[in-house]
Amino acid sequence: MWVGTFHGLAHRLLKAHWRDVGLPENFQILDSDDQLRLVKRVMRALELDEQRWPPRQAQWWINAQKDEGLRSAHIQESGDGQLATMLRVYREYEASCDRLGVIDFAELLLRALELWRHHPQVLAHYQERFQHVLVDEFQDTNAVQYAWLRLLAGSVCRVTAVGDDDQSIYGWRGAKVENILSYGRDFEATHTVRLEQNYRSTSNILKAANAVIEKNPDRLGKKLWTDSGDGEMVALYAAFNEHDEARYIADRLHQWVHDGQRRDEAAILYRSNAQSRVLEAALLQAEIPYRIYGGQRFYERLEIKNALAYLRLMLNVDDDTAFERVINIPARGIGERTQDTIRQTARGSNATLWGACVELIATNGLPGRAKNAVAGFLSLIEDMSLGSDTLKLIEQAETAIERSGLIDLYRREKGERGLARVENLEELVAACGNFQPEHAEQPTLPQFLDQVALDAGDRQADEDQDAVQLMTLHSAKGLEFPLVFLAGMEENLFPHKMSLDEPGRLEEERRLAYVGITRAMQKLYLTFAECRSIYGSESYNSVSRFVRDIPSDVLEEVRLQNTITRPTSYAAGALSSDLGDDTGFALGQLVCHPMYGEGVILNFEGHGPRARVHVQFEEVGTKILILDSARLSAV
DNA sequence: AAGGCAAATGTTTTT
DNA sequence: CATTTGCCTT
Repeated sequence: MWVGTFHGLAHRLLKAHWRDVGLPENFQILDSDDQLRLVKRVMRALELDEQRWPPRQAQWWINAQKDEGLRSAHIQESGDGQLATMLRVYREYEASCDRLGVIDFAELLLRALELWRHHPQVLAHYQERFQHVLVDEFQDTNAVQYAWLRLLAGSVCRVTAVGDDDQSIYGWRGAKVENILSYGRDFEATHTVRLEQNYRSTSNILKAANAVIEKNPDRLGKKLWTDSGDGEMVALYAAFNEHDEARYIADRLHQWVHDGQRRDEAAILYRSNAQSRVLEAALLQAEIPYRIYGGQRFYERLEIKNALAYLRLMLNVDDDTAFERVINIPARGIGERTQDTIRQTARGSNATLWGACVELIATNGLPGRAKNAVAGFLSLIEDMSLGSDTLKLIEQAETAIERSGLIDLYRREKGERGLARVENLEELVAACGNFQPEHAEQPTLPQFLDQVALDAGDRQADEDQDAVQLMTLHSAKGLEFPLVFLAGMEENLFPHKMSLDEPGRLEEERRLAYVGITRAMQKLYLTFAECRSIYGSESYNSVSRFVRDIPSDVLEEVRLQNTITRPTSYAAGALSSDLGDDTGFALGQLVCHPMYGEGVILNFEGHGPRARVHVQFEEVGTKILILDSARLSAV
């Protein structure tokens, strides 16, 4: 069997048929970071103003076209100036990629599609080879993947597609839910099996999920049910700020472990990666082991990419992407000016950057100092690669980070950061030591580099340790956990404010909420923070609309002491529930806050300095504050 | 060309 | 806030 992502399989195909699709044998994959660099360079060459034409936007646009299967040649140039400019960039970018022998993620799929379109005999081979195809998460396939699949299926091979339109959360990168509908039309003799009985979650959790997703129009329509019983209520915790939220989650996890449950059966899910920092800090403090998926991936880290660039240069000095990346890292006196000269020479002589350097040295095309520096770099690379092909992979990696001066550079970098980078480099060496491809005797550098390119997966060292799982909602799709926390259930964060203006985006956020809720098997906690720091300044958000959509008979609001109260109403009864015994304040007292001004104390929760106090302010309405951090004073 | 400092800028989600 | 950019001096 071939098992893998569309990208992974495409890569495998292109490796086997590089000749047919016009790629060099050792083509390199551009990750989005490399891609952005290249787009930037292309745009500079076109002398486009970076302010007026943000390179990120161009990158985005190009990828969007490729996801639709459109090359620059396919796109009609209209009078639109915006489009015309993007198209120019696209053309130049395509040319640069071809020249460099590199392909980006979208190109991987597009080339694989073209391989089959233009080479019927290759297609026939694979149609014969694969009698059955199973596609999971079918709602996340894009136009190119769908076309590719149709070709593969032909009229012989049987395709089973498994998908859920309510879990389509990758529209922003070109995924087409419509593929689910097209499937019945485009493939031979299909029939549909609807799976509505859910064997994962309790009835209460499903009710919550159904209530949230029901608000979406244009669904294919389904309603999950289970016969496994109501289970526990969905819990909602209103935190004062993100630290309070994290502390609460850590607290519940502590209890969970105390009750004899496994940590790796619990997950904390969030909308954006930035939220993980605070959660990590709280878990660290509570001494709860955790593991983060996603975020900055190991092989995408600056220091790792630099080390890999040296390795690639040792293999092939004409690798321009790698060359450009590390020619002046660590700093060796080859600045912007000199690099420009090298690039221009390369362009003029139709040579690689390495070739241009050789030429410039021979023709004295550089000022003395620059010439020495460049010559120094060339001989460094030559020395490093000399005889390195007889070394073991791990020794090659050691050479790359030691002799290049990379490791010393990061050793000198002060603070936690430098330390982490050195550790990462050491981890890279270790990874080389452990690398063992499927049926290879002796692992080689090219194999390692290939594996790294796509499978940028970050296996953290202690994989077997029992640890709480942290990840974004996107990475959680397809997984399940007995205990789930959805953190940051706030307007502007989830649904994210970026998704509010464009049509259709809110629906996608809603599906994301549906995905999140349905990850939970037994117990689901929703948490939100009334106040959260974003970019260093505080912002106040109301509870997410998705929470408000959950019917109150499956939702209970939980408080610090784990007491259950009805959603915030400050009736007379509530006022007498707690006396501000040791807080130094009393109910109804007039107080002053440095930011909110004067207000009246309405309620207390908890005791001592960690107590939460509800204050009705004259200016800004009711706020819930933690006593020891709120700096309240009596008036 | 390098390194230091101040100012500006940005963050959704991923192969 | 944290990182990147721009501007300055050496």
